[in-house]
Amino acid sequence: MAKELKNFTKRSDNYSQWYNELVVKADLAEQSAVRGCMVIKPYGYAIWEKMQAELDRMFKETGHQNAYFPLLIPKSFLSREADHVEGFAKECAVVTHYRLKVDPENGGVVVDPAARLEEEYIIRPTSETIIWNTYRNWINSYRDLPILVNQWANVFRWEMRTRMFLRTAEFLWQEGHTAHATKEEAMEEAIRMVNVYANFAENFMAVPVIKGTKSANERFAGALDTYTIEAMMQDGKALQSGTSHFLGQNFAKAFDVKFVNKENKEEYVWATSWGVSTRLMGALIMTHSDDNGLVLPPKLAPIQVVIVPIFKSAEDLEKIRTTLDPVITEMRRRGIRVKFDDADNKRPGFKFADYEVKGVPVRLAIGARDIENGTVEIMRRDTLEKESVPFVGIEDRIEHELEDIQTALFERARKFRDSKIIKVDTYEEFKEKIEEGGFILAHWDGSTETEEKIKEETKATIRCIPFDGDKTPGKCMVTGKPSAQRVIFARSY
RNA sequence: CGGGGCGUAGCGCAGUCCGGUUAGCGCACCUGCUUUGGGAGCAGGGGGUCGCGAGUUCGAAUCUCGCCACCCCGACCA
Repeated sequence: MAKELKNFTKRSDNYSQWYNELVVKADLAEQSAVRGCMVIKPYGYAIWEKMQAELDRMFKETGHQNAYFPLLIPKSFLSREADHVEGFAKECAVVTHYRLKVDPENGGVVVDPAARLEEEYIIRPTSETIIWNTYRNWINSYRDLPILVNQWANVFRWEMRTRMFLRTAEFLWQEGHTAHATKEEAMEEAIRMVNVYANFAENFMAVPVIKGTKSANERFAGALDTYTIEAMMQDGKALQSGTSHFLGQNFAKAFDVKFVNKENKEEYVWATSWGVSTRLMGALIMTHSDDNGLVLPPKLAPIQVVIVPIFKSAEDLEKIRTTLDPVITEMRRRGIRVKFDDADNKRPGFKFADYEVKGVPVRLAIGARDIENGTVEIMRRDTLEKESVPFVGIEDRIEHELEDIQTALFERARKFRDSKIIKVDTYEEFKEKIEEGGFILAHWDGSTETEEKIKEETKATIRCIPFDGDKTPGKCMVTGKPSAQRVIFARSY
């Protein structure tokens, strides 16, 4: 009985429940008392910090700099761009007062009605408006361009229903906002950044993604084009994992941001914005984890190797420590993040299970028996395979295993995803196959009406029009009208 | 905002239909001893305005009325 409580709900039994339990048991995050918000715990945040560090490095390598803009945005800013306000107005938290006072009747604290703001502020759901209002002052000449700025920040959207990491009211993200002199340059930037995201997802998170363009219906509010990376979770549903938008001159016009070109003519600036959020944590968890808990790719694991000593006395522990010290030093010299867990208030069995739940890629166990034989037990989290190996040269073995796990995780996820991508030519077949989950490649006539009809009838949306892939034209599965290429349909988070 | 559910210890729950000992169990926590190669065992211990308010009653976690909160399913979404 007690043992059952410690196990997870199986992935296959209830995917949502499995996910929620996993997030809590792996010590990543917990639900907060604040509606729709979560607390990211130190272990979860450590993973996010690794992701941040790599992304930040990639942004710098592509010429970007960090800056910071205010949390509060004057309400009127939002309405400057028509599509933008329509997209976000329904989920904005609004600041209306600037003072509280003691309630003379109940002794509590109430909002002071005398402190009502002349113009309300909204808590940023995204920062395009405040940033473009600022860029107006930064830009006069073509010599001021491009502006390549990124912001690490929190944003707030009053979502109806939330799920930890996947959709929380408040979330952490980065938002890049760039300004360019030409349309071509801005379009290149938007494409460049979706490629950066895909590179990060695949090479660091080991999450395979499909790059593509969003349909008009799924486009960011205020963008002319939205590029996306779409990942597939283990239940076959799609997760939009990062987006990059070509904003055209929409925000420049809304905030009157003009520059004088080489020919001394005034022109509106061209813009992009792009972002990834703590939702990537959700993608990471849902892509690799199993019924034993989290599985982390070595490149993002806060602890890459955990060493569990098995000892009966303080002398035993000292013997183990002395044996291991040079090995630990050598591993750290090679940049491997290793933890030697010598806590004596937890038993080895508990530690084994605990580090598995937390997804530590490699575990070493070493006891008196090993010291005698000159061996150590090594276990890989991804396969759960244990092996007793010679102690000498263990550093090389671990380095090799870490690299192997990183690629193995990606390959496993890619094979799974590819096995669930199918081509469908009739709407009847589509309705049937969509129930099985996965991505469906089908022809679509390009109209919003058809897309809406499919969404209503099947809950599936167009995830993207893939960049790479079969460009053979065909006929729309619903209307029979001509279609330029197959697009990806799926149910999504 | 519509439909359904739930509220009892830090967490998970039983007890409520049919009112009646000192409100109980598991996990967690504290103390001690034994343990330590896959989530330890035994013994002892601490912890509760039974969501809030009113009513019925000799007596309410339990019945009645009102309120509040949270969760799930829809509409919304990175």
